[in-house]
Amino acid sequence: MPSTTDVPRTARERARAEIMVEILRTGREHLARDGAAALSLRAIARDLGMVSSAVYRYVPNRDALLTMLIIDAYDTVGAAVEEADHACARADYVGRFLASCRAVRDWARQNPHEYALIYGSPVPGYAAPEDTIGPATRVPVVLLTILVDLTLAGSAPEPEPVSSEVAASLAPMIAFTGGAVSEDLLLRGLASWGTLLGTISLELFGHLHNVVEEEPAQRVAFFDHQMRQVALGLGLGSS
Amino acid sequence: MPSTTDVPRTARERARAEIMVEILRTGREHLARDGAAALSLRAIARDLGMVSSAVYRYVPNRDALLTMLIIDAYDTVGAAVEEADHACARADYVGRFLASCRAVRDWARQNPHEYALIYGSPVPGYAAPEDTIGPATRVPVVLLTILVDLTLAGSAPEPEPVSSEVAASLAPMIAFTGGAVSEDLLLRGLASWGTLLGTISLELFGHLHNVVEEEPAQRVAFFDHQMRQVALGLGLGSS
DNA sequence: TGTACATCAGTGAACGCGCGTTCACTGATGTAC
DNA sequence: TGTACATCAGTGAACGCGCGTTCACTGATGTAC
Repeated sequence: MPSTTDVPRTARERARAEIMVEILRTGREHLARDGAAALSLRAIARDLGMVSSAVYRYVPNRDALLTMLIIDAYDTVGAAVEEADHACARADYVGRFLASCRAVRDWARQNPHEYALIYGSPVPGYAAPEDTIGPATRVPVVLLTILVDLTLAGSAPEPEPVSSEVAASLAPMIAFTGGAVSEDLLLRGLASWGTLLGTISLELFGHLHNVVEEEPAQRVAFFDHQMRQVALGLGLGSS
Repeated sequence: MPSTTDVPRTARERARAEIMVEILRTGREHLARDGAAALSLRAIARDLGMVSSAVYRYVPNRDALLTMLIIDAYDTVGAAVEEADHACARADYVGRFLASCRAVRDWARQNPHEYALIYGSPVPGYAAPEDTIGPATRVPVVLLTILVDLTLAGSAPEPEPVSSEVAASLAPMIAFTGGAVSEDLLLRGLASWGTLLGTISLELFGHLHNVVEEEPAQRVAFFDHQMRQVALGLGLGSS
């Protein structure tokens, strides 16, 4: 009777799975060191002590590896944010929002090239396939869920009216939320999402030089203040 | 008596200036078509019908060309935003802010690679020299000036108190403004700056797919709404 | 349990590409007398 | 105004690099009888 562990059965399959993991790990290292543009299958093969053509037994081509790394990056931030959110009391909307924002920023500072890969300039000549969509939504879904919970609890502020033209532009998002959140709050949520990524990008891409002190603790204080203001502006709580 | 036009004197100098302009123009074209990573002196030489080594008579190396293009990009948005701002009545703070935001977005949509070059992921292995700082500040200075004007006119909302820790983190910026704007308003201004760039980046880098309708007019309506909300949140005006 | 065949990971050589940068040179343009 | 020399834009060849990808091959692992 064969082993009951279903995933890696034969020695070959086990070896294959392990090397696949190593290729991804090495790819991630190169990404972190040199950025997406410098990612090369040959360099990875070299690091792994294989001949360059051997990598093609595992990865069909360079773009496919990039896709895997993009998915990996989305999944890593996604998991970090989900964890941060789940560590808070459900009704502590401000706390959940702040914890989520901090999780994104912490991950971004620890993995600047991964952040740049998914939230920075698109890699020229690369078109993201469908598979990236799911992982890409994990972070926004956490933030959106806070708004849904707030609304379901009856704690959402009275929505401001929104012109029909602007409301119409939100059609894809409303199809997704099924009307659980007011248009006004969705718009504010999107603005917050922009402010979060904008603020992190400004910091990470060097646009806060000579604007906000470089010292990490001061950067944290600044970021926290900004995100708390956003949370209050969203009506997630007071003070 | 020689010509009174001082800039290009001899035939050599005139030719040199013209070719310099052509190199920059071609560089800009390549940037727009293929992005910064693909920018190559050889390709530019080819387009200009010169041999690749000839470009080195005009540009010391690839990085120097990139610097020139970065400065050019900053100057182009900067000029567009300054013009948009100047077309508004000085006391129409909301109008000035909205016109500036729209100018950034319009420029970004027309020059996505240039936008990515200056506000997206840093080019790996490239360190921006001092010369880029001045041009880089043109857009933020326009926005900041709106806040200064608002304050000088006595129309700024009563500033909320800011913790001393957060206030301290703003030291470099306060050194720049000389206290003309309250710390609270500076912080809100920075958040707006983040929201502006974040919202544009989300749109340009594809993160509004399946979120906001793709149709240009709806994207404009969405963007305008978001920026108007930001303007009102800044206390630039009402309704 | 042992043998015959099928699968497939990894090799090594090769193709063809483009890049940045250097260097000795030529010939036209500019300048000083 | 004319000549002698200096400047400098552009040439063409070369160096050395790294890349993605293909292909025929070998030898080990897995499978069916």
